[in-house]
Amino acid sequence: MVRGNISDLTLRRLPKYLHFLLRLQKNNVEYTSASEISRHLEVHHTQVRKDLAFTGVRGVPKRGHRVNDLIEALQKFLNWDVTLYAILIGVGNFGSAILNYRGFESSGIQIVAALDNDPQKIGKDFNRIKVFSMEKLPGLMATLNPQIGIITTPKDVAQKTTDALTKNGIKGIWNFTPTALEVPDDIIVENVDIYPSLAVLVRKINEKITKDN
Amino acid sequence: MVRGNISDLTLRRLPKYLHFLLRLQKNNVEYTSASEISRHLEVHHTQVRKDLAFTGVRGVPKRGHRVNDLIEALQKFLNWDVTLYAILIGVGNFGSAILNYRGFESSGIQIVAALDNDPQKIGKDFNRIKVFSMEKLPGLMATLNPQIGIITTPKDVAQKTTDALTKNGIKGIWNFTPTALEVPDDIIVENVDIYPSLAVLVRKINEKITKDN
DNA sequence: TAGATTGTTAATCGATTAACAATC
DNA sequence: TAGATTGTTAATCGATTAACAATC
Repeated sequence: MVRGNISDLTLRRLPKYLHFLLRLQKNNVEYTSASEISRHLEVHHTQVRKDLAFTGVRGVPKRGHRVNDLIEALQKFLNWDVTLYAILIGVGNFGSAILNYRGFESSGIQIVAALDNDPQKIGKDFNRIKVFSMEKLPGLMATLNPQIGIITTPKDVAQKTTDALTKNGIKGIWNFTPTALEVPDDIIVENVDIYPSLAVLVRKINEKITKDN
Repeated sequence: MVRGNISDLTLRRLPKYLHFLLRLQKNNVEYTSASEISRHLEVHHTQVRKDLAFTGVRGVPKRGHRVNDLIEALQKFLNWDVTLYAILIGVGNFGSAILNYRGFESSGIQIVAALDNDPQKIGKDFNRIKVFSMEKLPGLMATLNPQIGIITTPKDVAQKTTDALTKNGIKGIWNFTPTALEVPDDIIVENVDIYPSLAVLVRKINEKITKDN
């Protein structure tokens, strides 16, 4: 087991391993090795070993790792065996897609309420999650005590929404807008921004097209 | 202007600068500096300068950069002034959210068709983009000649979908599923996977909760 | 046993940050 | 002018990869 604190870069690779392992499990594969994971995910085999060492699992020389053991160790390390509660703000296209998506339950969070200020949406429910008026924010925070706020509002109200959440005791924010949020030091923010990825894709394709001609 | 090729890490920061600059432009701010961008986006000021240098813009000592000039330079560098065409496969929750989203037009791509094999969805249109049967894939590729395939299918058919796209001459794939796709060397893949971000968020919040108690 | 695989320490590589001269 | 800001070169830092002994 490696000492020292895990870096975000390492942490971000772990779900990829987990996903691959779940696929193996589904196909009833019992053992796998760092080299096999490496081959499929295009991560250097030494890196896979170092990353897996964080979870505390030990492999067996010549045999590798039991798929089930690795899955359990990863889920535990990622804290996906406990449940954090989340409220989602902004039931637009992306917001309702997330509400309808099942699959977070086994990934450490559960969405317990949604908020929007469109009267058409208030009172509806998505995947058993009810939509409340924005005014209910303080009350919902007090009664449900969610740790995570998921922001899927239009970008121009993302900061205002963040402020309301932090004022009411949120611990972390999952930001799906491209706005760079300003928060107090003790609030954890994770951004899911698709534009950086789009930028890389578009530039590489244009480069390729230019080269091909 | 810095020589050498731009790294993905640098490229990924550029849209963040652009987004911040567009906000300044909206507020009629005429000039800004690397230090101001640095302060708002939590990127080191030297890094902002290095990154911006890639676009070829020159600032004026003591004054900084014209917001409009920076925006133009970034858009041009990112190739967001030309349009690549994309087809989207999988009109589920996330797929239709993306089809309904306007905002890619000014980011280098335009979605020209969608595909799904649910008869309920075929023939519908989202935001003027028509949904076709999966069987139409080769025909659509031949007539529309899209460079990008956007994959928003269930994860277990993502690889199959990718194979169909590459066989029909796609240049790049924007993968919204958590599946690690296997593609020929000359195909560009960009993954938008929310699980790595979720992993970081969940672990940090759990760490914080443990520490607070 | 022989050899594949593990886990760790050392070397390399590249990205970030510090230092500083140039300039308006 | 003085000083804020630029742009670049050098130093640092951290992540990735190479090398290798241990082991089943």
